[in-house]
Amino acid sequence: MEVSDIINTISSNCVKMQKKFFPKGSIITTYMEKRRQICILLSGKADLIRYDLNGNKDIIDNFSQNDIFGEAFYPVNTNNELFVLATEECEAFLFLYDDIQVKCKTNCKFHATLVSSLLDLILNKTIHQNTRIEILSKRTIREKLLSYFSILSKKSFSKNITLPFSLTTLADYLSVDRSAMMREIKSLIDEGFIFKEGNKIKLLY
Amino acid sequence: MEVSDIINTISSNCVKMQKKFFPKGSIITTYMEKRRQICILLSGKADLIRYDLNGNKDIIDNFSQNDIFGEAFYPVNTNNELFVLATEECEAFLFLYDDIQVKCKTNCKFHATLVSSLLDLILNKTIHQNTRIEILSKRTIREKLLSYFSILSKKSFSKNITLPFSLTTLADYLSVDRSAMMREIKSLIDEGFIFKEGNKIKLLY
DNA sequence: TTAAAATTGTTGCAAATGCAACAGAATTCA
DNA sequence: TGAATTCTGTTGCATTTGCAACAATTTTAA
Repeated sequence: MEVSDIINTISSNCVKMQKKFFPKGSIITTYMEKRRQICILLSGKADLIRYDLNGNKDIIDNFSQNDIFGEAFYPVNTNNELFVLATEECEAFLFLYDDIQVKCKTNCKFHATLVSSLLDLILNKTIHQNTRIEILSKRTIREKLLSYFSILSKKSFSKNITLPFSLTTLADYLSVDRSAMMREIKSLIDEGFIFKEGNKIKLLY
Repeated sequence: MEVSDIINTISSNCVKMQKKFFPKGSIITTYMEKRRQICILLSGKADLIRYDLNGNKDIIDNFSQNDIFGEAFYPVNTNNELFVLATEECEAFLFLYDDIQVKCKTNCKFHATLVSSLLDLILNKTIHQNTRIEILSKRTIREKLLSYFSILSKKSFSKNITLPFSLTTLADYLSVDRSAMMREIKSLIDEGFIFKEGNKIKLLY
């Protein structure tokens, strides 16, 4: 059973859930207003954004299908102006964590299935987070790039990989300066470690 | 109900679980051997360790009470020599993710409670991971230190914080060179941002 | 209690990185 | 289609960082 089916079924019974559409450019949720909320993205893409003190836009995370997010996943006392912006048209489920933790009186099968599905989704989330942490833990841009490429390569069982996002976004993901990253990519090419054409990269090692 | 109670109760019924003691220095689990495993640390402390190609010991993560870990949380195809070492005497629950995902035939209440508890524990885990990612995303050592201090400060509702681990371990956690971090701490002191005495730090801003 | 091990603190130096600034290519959107 | 916006690619320069190496202090374990 798909996540969306489960949630469609349970919605009316015991947990307050909303399935909503969000046009491109609209705000799906804000972490300071919606406490303890969980969102599941059913389709589309979205970014988790913060504006820092200087008004710079920081993209902290980005979400696609079946990703799960919300204030419930953030450290208590989120007093940051965090919000999730739909970068494409999105469809999402929104509900409160506390609502699903409460034991339902009718002991409905779907409630249990929902919790179990959530466990599955969150497990996926922590796997992605572990990957991200592993990459960010690398000390140099070169190491970050190579471990990122290596992960993409393992996922696709191939030395030929396609970057899933722009180089600008990649620099954000690796949390390094874009121009410094470009310089490092150039070095990797010059030294014969990789071959690059557009957003396609071939690992030569 | 405590996690340990739940698991004690469920153990005999429908999910194969082991509660084990581990003396200091022993290995709790290895990710390459025990696939799809989940461990819950009931007491003690442990480190997630990898030996890199040069034989250097990398501490990737560290766990304490109620932390949850195991190969199930790692990217598929973990071909890394990852293992969890008890740095103190530990008590832990070990089981397979697949076992708890299977619907139990007796539809036992405890099975449902277990899944719900796991959800809770994992939620906590992702919150910690988000914190870590946020810190690692900072570009400079200074920013990493300050955001780490700020998080500790918020947690304890005080400008006076106590580092929960050694400076050497802190450098690992922030993923920076220890000597460079010491230098930066010294600058922060000299510039009047912080006051430091042993592992106690007072934020002066 | 003493030796061994780990942690803290410090420094010079080379290398890596971020920053700023710019031009050209590609993409988006009205 | 044409203008505006975003993305890619590049470079010089100042700053930050990692690395190596060492001494002093503290902690651990025999």
